[in-house]
Amino acid sequence: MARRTKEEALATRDRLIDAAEMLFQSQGVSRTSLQQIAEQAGATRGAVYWHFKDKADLFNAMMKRVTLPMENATRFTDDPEVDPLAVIEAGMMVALRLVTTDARVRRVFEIATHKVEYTGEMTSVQQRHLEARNGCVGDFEKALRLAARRTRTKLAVPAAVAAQGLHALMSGLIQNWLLDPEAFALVSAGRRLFNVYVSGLGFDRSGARTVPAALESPA
Amino acid sequence: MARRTKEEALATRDRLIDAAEMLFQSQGVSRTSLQQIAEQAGATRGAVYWHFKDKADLFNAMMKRVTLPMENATRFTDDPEVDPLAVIEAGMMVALRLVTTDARVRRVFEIATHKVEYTGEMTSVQQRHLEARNGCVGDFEKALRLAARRTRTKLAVPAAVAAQGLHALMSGLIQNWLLDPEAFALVSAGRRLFNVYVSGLGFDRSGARTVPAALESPA
DNA sequence: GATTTTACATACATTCATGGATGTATAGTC
DNA sequence: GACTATACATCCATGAATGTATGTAAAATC
Repeated sequence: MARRTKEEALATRDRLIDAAEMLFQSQGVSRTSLQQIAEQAGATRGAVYWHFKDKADLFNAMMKRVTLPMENATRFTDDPEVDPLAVIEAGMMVALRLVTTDARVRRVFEIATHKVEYTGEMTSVQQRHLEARNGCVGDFEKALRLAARRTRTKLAVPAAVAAQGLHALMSGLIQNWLLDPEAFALVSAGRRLFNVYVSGLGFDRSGARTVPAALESPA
Repeated sequence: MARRTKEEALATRDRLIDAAEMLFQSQGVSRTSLQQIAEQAGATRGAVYWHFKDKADLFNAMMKRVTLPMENATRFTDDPEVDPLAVIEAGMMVALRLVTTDARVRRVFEIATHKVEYTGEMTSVQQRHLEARNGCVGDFEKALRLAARRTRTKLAVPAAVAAQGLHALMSGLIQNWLLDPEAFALVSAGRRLFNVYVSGLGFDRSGARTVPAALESPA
């Protein structure tokens, strides 16, 4: 077989991940063989083993391809100029919109939640997910505390609990939506429920922008 | 091999499900063989194939053993005497407490959320889960509507959306807690966040009982 | 332009899970 | 007490996935 140029090699690597995504989604991770992935990508298992150590390594590469940009887009910045709640809300809306809009993001989310077993070599993935979650919850907690101090409102529950609840609400929404995307509009429901939750915490959200659902972009 | 009496047969059936639970939790469903399950239960694959059609059938039996009692305990009753929100809250607390208390429930929940791939024969399980969720969300919606009418409060968001949010909040809490049970106390956080959410919807929760966390039973 | 490294393809050995067939002793049934 | 269905255990054939080892031709490197 003719040796490929570096760009070509990167292209086949991407094709392999693409193929894995498709097959993982439709058959589950454990039931798709590296053989199938290679075939779907127009290659052989040799290519797979060249680019990746094993199936878990390939899975990790697939995850990173979507989670890295995702996490960057939702980083919390401690800017004294802006409303911390607005920052949190904006980050969430970005995430929700990405899930509904970007087919790849949706696919990988679905795989990560319903098409893989977190055991053995995959526990490291779960570990990274947990760390990402903790970072997220930590950001929430900081933002809530900051917002409470600035607006002189007393939180209805401890900030740590409130942060856990906010994360539970949003991750639960995403998961439920993935289970049945027809059941409700993720982005608009997410925005409205964020406001419901935050006002339940004690914040005055009368100043928050409320866009009629009909005027928002779909989903 | 000596034929067993009917009670003995049911006992081995239970032992097989017990063994499956343990192995599914530690190794994941796809990576545990029926051989391993049989060994762990002190039997052979013959026993497994006698009691169950295949691994998916065994999995279903395992699920039913905990979900059936669970769903019965959290049914919504449309009693004109009592506060519908209190009924919903009570059902949730039962569920949360079961998850933290009953090792079997916790194990099966963990398996169902992180140790199985919903594909092929397992899609039926996911289907039943979705139906259960829809029933639950429907109950929430009815309860919220009823409570709103009785207390003459206007919901901050449509009842359907509010119901989705409530379910997302609670299922998200359970999932996050399973991921890291040390992170927070599930039951007390659940109760407090329920009140936060419901008051965010517009209900006046000043009358709701608020128990100091220190006085509650652990977790 | 000779050499080395890369980017795969191919071939092979091994492991293991599944399903079905068959055996068998005993609990129920009459 | 004969008969039958039950509750398994054992055996066997098959297939499939994995990892490794090796082959190879062209791209990189000098």
